[in-house]
Amino acid sequence: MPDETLENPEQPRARGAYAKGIARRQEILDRAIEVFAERGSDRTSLRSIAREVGVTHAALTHYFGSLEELLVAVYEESTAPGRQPDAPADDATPVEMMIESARSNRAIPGLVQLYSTLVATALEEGHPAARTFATGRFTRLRARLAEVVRRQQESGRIRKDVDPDAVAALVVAASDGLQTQWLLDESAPQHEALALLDRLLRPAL
Amino acid sequence: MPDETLENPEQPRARGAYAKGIARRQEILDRAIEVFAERGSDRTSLRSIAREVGVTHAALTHYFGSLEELLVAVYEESTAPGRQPDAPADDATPVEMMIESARSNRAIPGLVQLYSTLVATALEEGHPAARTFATGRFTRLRARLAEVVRRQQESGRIRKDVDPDAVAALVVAASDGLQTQWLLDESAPQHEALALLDRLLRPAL
DNA sequence: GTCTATACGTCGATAGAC
DNA sequence: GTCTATCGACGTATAGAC
Repeated sequence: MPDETLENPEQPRARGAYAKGIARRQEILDRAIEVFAERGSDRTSLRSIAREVGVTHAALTHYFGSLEELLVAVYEESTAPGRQPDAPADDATPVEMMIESARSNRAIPGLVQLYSTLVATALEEGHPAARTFATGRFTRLRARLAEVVRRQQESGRIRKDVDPDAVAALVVAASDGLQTQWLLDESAPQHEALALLDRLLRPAL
Repeated sequence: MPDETLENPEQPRARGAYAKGIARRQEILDRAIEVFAERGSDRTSLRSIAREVGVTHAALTHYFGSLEELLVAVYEESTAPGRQPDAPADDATPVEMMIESARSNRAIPGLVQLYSTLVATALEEGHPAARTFATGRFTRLRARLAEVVRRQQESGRIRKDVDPDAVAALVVAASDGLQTQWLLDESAPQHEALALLDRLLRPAL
């Protein structure tokens, strides 16, 4: 859900008085994404982002409501389909999909850091924007992966004696957790562990 | 490393002028743990913690140096051996150990929240206390679990064709990630996914 | 050594001018 | 639609009372 205030991107709502505002919002978002990708979530205050973008911090709250909503918007926009460099192959296993994702994430540590911050914030009370983002992402990701698991159990690429929902949750958890370990210590066997999980999920010989 | 300023707990350094300060520090820590366990990491400011404990916020920095170091001390003290309700069985598999840990964590969501915050903070630059805590915890935990894996591969409880270090990283990652998913959404199959991982790691029939 | 009082700069949010 | 001004709260630092 890149932007829930735009109800339907099909009918271009950007017209008249709205056009400039929406364009400006997008402009700010694009600039903020660059800042985050290169510098991570240090200097993450409304004021320092505003400084980089070239507006006052009050302008940011005008467009985004709060810092938290700005952060969510930055993350979602930067991972929106179309901005991702390469779509995963259609026959990739769930773990292979996450391996590819981990590989491309290494180029943009700042966004992974932002993701981690958002999830941690979502666990606290009184942060509805972050919570909505995090629960929505996990729910959708698990559902999508579980569907892939079911399909690949049919085609024999994944063993049939495992619960697709449990596999989906496990793969997401392993992927996130290993990403964290690797960011803290590059000697953590991120790829080896993911490859291991992939192998364990394939049918026994 | 609960307190690196105390070089050796064997020779009781708490004497004379030090005794009161150490006792007071412990008192503050104990009270802070209660606050976190019940209320989570909301109200986490130096000032609000000080209010609960009954001192000024400057007293906290006197004992702990900074907010970050206080948070680390709270988490480490609250998970110190002896404060844990029950030691894991000696013959438990790594995943079973994490299952037991997850079970007991459900009683103290605030501390899990604190852990998550600390790890997220550690990923940012310029937070040495959190980074030291997080890297230390992951390194030690992985080493400990890898050792268990090796032992249990010998005794036939874990399949021999997996790399102990990769297994350790995978189990830690899955455990952390599933904990997060469950905190955000209790319908996430935390236990099922851990049980699945446990089964996958056992020798094929 | 223990702890309070106080001050500094920054923060997110908001009100109101233009 | 964007600014300036202002608010209360924050983490940190320091001086000095005891």
